[in-house]
Amino acid sequence: MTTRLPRRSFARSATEVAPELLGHILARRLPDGVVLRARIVETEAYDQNDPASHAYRGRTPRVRVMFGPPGHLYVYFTYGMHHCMNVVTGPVGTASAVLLRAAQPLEGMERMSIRRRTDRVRDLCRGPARLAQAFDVDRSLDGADLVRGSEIWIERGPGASAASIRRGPRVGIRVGTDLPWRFWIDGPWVSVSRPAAVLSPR
DNA sequence: TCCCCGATTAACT
DNA sequence: GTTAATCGGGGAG
Repeated sequence: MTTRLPRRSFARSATEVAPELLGHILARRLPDGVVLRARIVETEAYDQNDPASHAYRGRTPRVRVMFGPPGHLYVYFTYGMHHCMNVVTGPVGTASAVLLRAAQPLEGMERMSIRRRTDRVRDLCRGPARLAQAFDVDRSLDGADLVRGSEIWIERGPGASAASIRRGPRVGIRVGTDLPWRFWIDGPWVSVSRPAAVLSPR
């Protein structure tokens, strides 16, 4: 029997939620009923007052969901061709979210392979846009409720021991690179190999 | 309205 | 290592 992460799991700050999502299971029910599952192995936190956050300049139609209640999906479109998905965190009125960057495929790999146009399991969910494509996530799922919805949700998995969690600078941004807000579990499933994890500051 | 560029990926050399 | 692909968001004018 599987249980979903409850609303309160997402109600804290993005920097708290991001490492806590590692080791849990992203699940998706496709329109025809097929269920996809993958173990989350890489996340990034995007906070209010974070120059790298899409919501840094305030409330716009695109980032509306980020200001809403926690436990919903924020999906954005970028580079003219890619979608990426985030979990909204924190209380209503604050804009923070956790970007899901990579996962280890567990179930429904055949369907992921069709979407991704590759049979290489390692490439199915390794990267935020690859993950979104494998899970058939686009802007139509923006705002989906991960706690009560039937299209996409997060199940409690084995989690990750504190000792197995690495952290370091976020990927693909030009500001806020000093913040070690990328979290991952070492292995073949993460999107980018980085020289070394930096230790938590302070 | 114009214009630059992006929380990326794949296919190159 | 480099770069094209491709288009919506949002700041500037």
